[in-house]
Amino acid sequence: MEMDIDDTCKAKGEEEKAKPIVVILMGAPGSGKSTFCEHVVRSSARPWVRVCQDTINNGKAGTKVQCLTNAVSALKEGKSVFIDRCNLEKEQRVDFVKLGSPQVEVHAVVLDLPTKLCISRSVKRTGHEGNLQGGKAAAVVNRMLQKKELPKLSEGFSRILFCQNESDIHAALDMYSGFGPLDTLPHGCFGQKKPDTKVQLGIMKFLKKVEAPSNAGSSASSIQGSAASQIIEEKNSCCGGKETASSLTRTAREEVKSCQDPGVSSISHNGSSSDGPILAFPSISTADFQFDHDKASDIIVEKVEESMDKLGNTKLVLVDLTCRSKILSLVRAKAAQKNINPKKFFTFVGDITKLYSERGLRCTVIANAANWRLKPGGGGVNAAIFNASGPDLEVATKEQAKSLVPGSAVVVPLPSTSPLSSKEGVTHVIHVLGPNMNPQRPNCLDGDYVKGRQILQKAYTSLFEGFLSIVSTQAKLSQESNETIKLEPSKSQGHSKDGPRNHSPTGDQKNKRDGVHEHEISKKCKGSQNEVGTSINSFRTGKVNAENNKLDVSTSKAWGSWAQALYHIAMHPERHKDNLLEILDDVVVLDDLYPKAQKHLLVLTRCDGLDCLEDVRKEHLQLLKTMHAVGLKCAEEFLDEDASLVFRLGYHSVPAMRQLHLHVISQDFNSKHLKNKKHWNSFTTAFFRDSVDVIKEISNQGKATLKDYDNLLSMELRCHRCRSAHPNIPRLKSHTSNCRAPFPTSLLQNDRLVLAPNNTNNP
DNA sequence: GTTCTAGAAC
DNA sequence: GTTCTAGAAC
Repeated sequence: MEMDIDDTCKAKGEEEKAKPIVVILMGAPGSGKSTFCEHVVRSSARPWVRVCQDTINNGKAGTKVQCLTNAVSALKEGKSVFIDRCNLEKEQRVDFVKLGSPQVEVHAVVLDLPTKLCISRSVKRTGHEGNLQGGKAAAVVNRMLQKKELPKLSEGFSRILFCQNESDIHAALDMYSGFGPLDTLPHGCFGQKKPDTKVQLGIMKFLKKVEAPSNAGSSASSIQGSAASQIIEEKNSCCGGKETASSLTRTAREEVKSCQDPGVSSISHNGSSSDGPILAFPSISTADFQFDHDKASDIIVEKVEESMDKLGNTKLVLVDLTCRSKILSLVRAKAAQKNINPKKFFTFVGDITKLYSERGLRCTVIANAANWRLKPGGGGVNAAIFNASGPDLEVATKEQAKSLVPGSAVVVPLPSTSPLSSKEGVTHVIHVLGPNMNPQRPNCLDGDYVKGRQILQKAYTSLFEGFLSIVSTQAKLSQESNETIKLEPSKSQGHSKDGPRNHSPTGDQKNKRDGVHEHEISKKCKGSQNEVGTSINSFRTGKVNAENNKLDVSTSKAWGSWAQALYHIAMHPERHKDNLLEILDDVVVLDDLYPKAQKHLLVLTRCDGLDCLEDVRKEHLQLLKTMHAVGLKCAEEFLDEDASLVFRLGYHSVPAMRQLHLHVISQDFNSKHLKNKKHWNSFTTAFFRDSVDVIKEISNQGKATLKDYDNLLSMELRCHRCRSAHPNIPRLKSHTSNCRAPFPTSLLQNDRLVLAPNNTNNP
């Protein structure tokens, strides 16, 4: 197949004539225009002429007309032209833009470096062609830059590349140096970090201009929207598709050229499928989670095939960073075997966070191979996506869910303030958690591929359903909005019942709930007569049903491997006999491994499936009473030894360790293991639920109230006795070691505190 | 849950 | 410069 590409490229290349281009450089004196041209002219395979107004008159400064004349004659000879003058104002460049024609594209390369840098370079340089150097340069540069007007595509450029730092310039140099005579580059604005001008999306225009391959046997020359796809048209070219500072080495770019996916579809030229939303997704679990690539590729293809009928005008794209990617080639081969429509599903090489800006592929939805905590960090795709999104994604994610169980996905609408939204056009990120085969990571399946396969299948199902629900919700919003305008009813299109948010494959109820919300959103949008854009935007803030999803997810909390220790003890107490104080029928008692006070025990239930307070129901009432009784007995034994101690028995609202456990803890908090705010607040705020209260609640309401644990744990540090505030843990501890104030009255009621009979605190 | 550590606070 | 916190990694 790969041979096909090269053959096709060659054939196409031989047929085509080289097209000269005009590159209008823009930049203040000292921005490096001349250096840029000289470098490219020296190292490019394409014939170039540099038209420099400073030297055009036999080495002396000439006129604009001379520049234009020289440029025209160079173009006639088939040479490409650099216009090397400042061109900072629109007026100054308009005549040069007119050099363009259907045969001659006009590019802009903007060397938009900091003013200070340009000034200092101009002042320091010697031997400048135009003699703009030394003291006078500073004033000139400053004045020129005040009039700067950044170029827009509407002036007539087919592409504009902004360079705002040295690394941008290097990338641009690389690109134009390797830009062979037969190559073309995608149209549009690239590399602008502080958009003064609106980025114009020239990509669709570009895509539609690409001719369908004359060789019906291969679609290699029509790879969708990829700069690389165009560049492979010439076999010997080594130009990459990178637009800005690149992490891709030249070797990598050559690989893009040589192994780009033949199964990749082009945007349809009849227009039928060219405008649908695209989901870009990484291969789930095959990187850090070490899932077998062959098995994973089977699942991807199987799940994609299942989704085919539902895709409508949307597309799925499997993305990986390198074309050496084993998973991409496996999936390509298997998708081809199964005759999966390459217009609906294809593989793509690129950075999933820069698909539009660097590869010209606009994907409104991207999937993230998330961790169970839904936190940034780690490596790979997760780190890249969170980095590229700025803090917005983290905040938006928190609104949707706190964690994920393997096999599920959560849809997060991306705020438009996120760079990933503004630069790449991404409207949603779908976090997906796949199965883990890496013993170094949580929830390792220890090679159990029966489970692993099921989980990965669920993960892709959740992902694709999530994507389709976004699409159908947006379609619905748009449709309803139109209805409002037209004031005419229309029939339901029968879209997915699934809501747009959380897509646990087992969550039928969730889906129903989300469906309701979807309806509500639509109603809102009718009522307020919003425009489509506004409606989608309010939907994108994701606040509408965030609450539902928090509930959904917290019920299925995933536990890290480190959080399983108590569970293992409870399931096999006999294996841990040496560390246990007592083994009873329903509970075991043990010392907390890191006691946060002089005396700190745990009473642990042996009941499987009872992980935390949230799981406790009425049927566990007797168990709770047993746990309390056992804890109380232990506390009383301690009090016999030391009557000055005071105990409290209770549960953490949300424990860090799995398996319901009752803390029996003395109230001195005199321990080297009590180190941080979280430790302190987990025992001294409402986060700590007194056993007596829990028993009452279960008995009366059937479940325990869970306090707003995140806020409670980050509250200021206050003495648990006198409630005075302290700036840090050491100061707090030195206070509490001496504080003898009576305990707050709330604690003295209802037997929340366990004291020796003769303790003066005893009411 | 702890450990480690970058960087904030002092 | 030292102390302390908070977040990531495990």
